Amino acid sequence: MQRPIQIASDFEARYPAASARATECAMNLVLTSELLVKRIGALLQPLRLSSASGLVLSILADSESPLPPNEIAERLIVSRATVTGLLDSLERQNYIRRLPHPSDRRMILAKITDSGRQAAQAFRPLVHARENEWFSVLDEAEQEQFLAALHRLQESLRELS
Amino acid sequence: MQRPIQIASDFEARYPAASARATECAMNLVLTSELLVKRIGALLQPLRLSSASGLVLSILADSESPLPPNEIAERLIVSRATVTGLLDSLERQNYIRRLPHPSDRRMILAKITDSGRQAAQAFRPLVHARENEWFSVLDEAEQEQFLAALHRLQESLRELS
DNA sequence: TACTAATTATAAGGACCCTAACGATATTTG
DNA sequence: CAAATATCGTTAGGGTCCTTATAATTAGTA
Repeated sequence: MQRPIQIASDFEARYPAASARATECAMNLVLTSELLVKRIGALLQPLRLSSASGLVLSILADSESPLPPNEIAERLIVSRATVTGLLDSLERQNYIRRLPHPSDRRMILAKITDSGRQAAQAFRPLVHARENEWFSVLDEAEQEQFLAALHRLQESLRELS
Repeated sequence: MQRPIQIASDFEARYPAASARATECAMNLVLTSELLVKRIGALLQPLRLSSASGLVLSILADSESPLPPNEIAERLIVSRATVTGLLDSLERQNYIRRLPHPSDRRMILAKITDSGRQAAQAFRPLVHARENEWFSVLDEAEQEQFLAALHRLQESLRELS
C-alpha cells in the first residue's frame, strides 16, 4: 500500500542546514493530515458535504447566533473568498441561509437551517467517534504530548519568516 | 491572530462515543499541516511552483531514472489524474519531459530536465533548512516521539473502515 | 461636510484534487 | 489463438481554495 516516508541517507550531506529527522517529521505530518482529511471526507460524502463545508456547518451548529463570513474565515484559516464559495454550496443545499446584518450593511450573517442542523446531527457523532478510534492508538499521555507538540509547531510556523 | 483549536466543554456529553482530546488532536493536526504547506508554498512561489509540483520535482530529482506517473501518484497519495495535471504544468515550465516507456506502450516516463534540476537545487536547501528551523522547537527525543505517533496514526488511518 | 482609508462580500481566473469514463495496450484465461 | 480482464495515461466535469480586483458601506480625519 504505502510506507511511511523515509529520507535518503545522504540527505544531510547534501543539505548542510537541514535535518533528516525534521524533514521526515514535516512530510509525515502532511501525509497523515491528508489521510485524515480524506477519511473524514469519505464519511461526509453520503451527505454531499466536503470536509470543508462540513466544518463550516459544525461551526454554525455550535454557535448560538448566526455568524458573518468574516469570522468563519478566521476560524478556518482560509480567505473570505473561500468562505463565500463554501456558503454558496451550503446555501444551494438549503443547509444555511444568508441574512442581512442588522447594523452593518456591508455584512451578512450565515444562519444554519433546520435541515442543516439535522445534517450536522447526522454526521457529527460518526465523525467524532471515528476520530476517537483513530487516535486510540495513542494513550492519553501520548495524545497530550502530541497535542503539545502541535501547539508548539503552530507557534513556530506563525512566527515571521 | 489565531489560537490553537479548543473543544467545547460539553463535547463528550453531546457525543458519547467521542473524545474531546482525540478531536482536538485531529483538528490541530490538520491545522498545523495546512500552516506548514502554506509556508512551503510561499518559499516556492518565486519559482512559480506550488508545493505539490515542487514535491514532484524533488521526487524526480532524487530518482536516478525517470519515473512513470503511476509511481509518482502512489508516493504522493494522489490520483493519477492529478499527477497528469502536475506533470502538465511542470512540462509547460520545461522542468520535466515526457518520454515513451521503452517496453510498455501504455506508459510514459517523466524525466527531469537540466532546468528542472537547477530549480530543485535552488529551492531544496532553503525548504529543508526552514523545516529544520520550524521543528527545532522540539528536541531530538520529542521529534522521534512525534514521528512515531504519526507512523502509528498512519497505520490506524489506513485500516479498512 | 468632504476626503481618505479600511473593511465588507463577491466575482473572475487559475491551480489542485477528485471520480468516472475512454482508448490503447498488456496480461490472463479459456 | 481468441476473448475477457486489468492497467496505463488522459480527458471531462465538479468542488475547493487561492490571489487579485471591484463595488458598497463604514470609519476616521481635516
